[in-house]
Amino acid sequence: MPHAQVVTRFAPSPTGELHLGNARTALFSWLLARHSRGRFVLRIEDTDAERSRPQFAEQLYQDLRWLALDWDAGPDRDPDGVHYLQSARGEIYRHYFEELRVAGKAYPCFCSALELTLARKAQLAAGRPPRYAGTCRALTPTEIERRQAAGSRPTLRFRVPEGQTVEFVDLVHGEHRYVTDDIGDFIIRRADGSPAFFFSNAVDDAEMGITHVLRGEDHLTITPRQLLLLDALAMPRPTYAHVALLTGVDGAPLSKRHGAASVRELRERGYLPLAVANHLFRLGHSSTETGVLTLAALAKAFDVKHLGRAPARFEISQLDAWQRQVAHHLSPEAAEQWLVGALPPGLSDEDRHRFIDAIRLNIVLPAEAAAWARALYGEPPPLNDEMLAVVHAAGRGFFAAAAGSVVQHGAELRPMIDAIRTATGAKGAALWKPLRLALTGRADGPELAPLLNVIPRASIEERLRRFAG
RNA sequence: GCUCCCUUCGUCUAGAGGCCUAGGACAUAGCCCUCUCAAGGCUGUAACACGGGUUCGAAUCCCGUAGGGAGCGCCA
Repeated sequence: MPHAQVVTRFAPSPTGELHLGNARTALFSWLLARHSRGRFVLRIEDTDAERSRPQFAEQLYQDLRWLALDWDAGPDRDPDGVHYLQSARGEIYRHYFEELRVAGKAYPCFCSALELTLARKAQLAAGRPPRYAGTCRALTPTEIERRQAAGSRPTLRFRVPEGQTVEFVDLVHGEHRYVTDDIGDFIIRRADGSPAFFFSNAVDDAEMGITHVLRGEDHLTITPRQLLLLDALAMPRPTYAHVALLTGVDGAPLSKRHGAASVRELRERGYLPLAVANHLFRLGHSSTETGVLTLAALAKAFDVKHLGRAPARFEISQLDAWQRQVAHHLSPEAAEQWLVGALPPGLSDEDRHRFIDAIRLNIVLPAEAAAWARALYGEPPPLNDEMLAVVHAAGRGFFAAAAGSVVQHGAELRPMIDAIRTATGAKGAALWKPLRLALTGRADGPELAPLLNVIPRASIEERLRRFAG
């Protein structure tokens, strides 16, 4: 008998931007599916009408496509006629609500949100776990009817069985056992009729044939609830792998205040998707593979067994290391596409190529290319006192000779060096440093020869002559 | 408060009782190359949270302590 196909999913809610932590979960799920030649499903959990926005879903698609994580089924492609937007799956949920209600495994609860909040506070204050007290657990049919007739809109609560244990094996954390007495009856349908997360999330995983659920560790302790629900409905349990959370440099869970925490932000700053994928691949996941790997190679190397249990820290400097490698191996065409937005308008094709060739190995992000463009194409760059000291020490004859060489031989480095040597006898750092400073305003940077092909001829002369007179 | 999870170099991690005087990658330092920087090559610095136990032997097993995190929502 052939092995059942692996089916994984990414199930974000469209209530904000795709976060790096979620992006990593999506990547891992995608890698697992591709590693096993299985299916990857995208499901949008938009049951919270208040906070869900279609534009967030659109941006989610965009971010995933940018990362090159393609899905075999999702809201925009439903090969089986299945709805992958939870807001379109009401019929399915109604069916299972009814099944639970008829079986007595769920019951209507008329407690108001206010009452519940108060009860929770009181329990917490008394040093007890904030669990549902079971107020509506044993309402008689007559009572239920009476309240409904009075216009009360009940929620539906799942009746958690007493005195049982729930066991499951997590692919990352191993065996787990929880006692049901620690779990209060929880809401599976809101008063407005919409399904609550515990319910729709678990039911959909089962309905969609998801075999492996990779999700954040924050879901670990709610897993028993979902298992209870699936068991009550006699639905299949997926295998869970709870991935440790991503934190910022301060060790706190990654959030907006850490900066560059969203995929959009990284994209806009010019990070390359392959660099992001390679870095994410190594956060909380180990591999013997080193160096930049293609997505296909990442999929091949991915192994759930190599997911770590401890939270991982997101450090931008580590991302930068991957970015540097990926960026430096870009083809000339890809490099141009990467940097085009950072270049000044109106450059000829030839100028653009020369510029990119000259600086690309010296930069990590497009913003640095923009800085180089300003330095090379703009006004002669100002020098600070330290730089001026070096330039003045070289002497006026130094720059007169250099400028003269430009007039005679054009923007060629060799003759310029020879002319300076002949005129001043300068060599080594005393030769190169003043020249570089005068021409670029910086002490570091690419080879001078290619830079001379980038800076406009008249500007070269101007940059040199200002120290010759 | 209760339940659960986590803790190895700066960072990501390898490590499932002897192979560990703890390995790798990135970062970092030095050297080589070199007009600078980058790239490349070589070399180095650097970690088992703490305390008890079990054992001939513990990073690895057990107990506790400390620190961090999650959950207990008509949010997902």
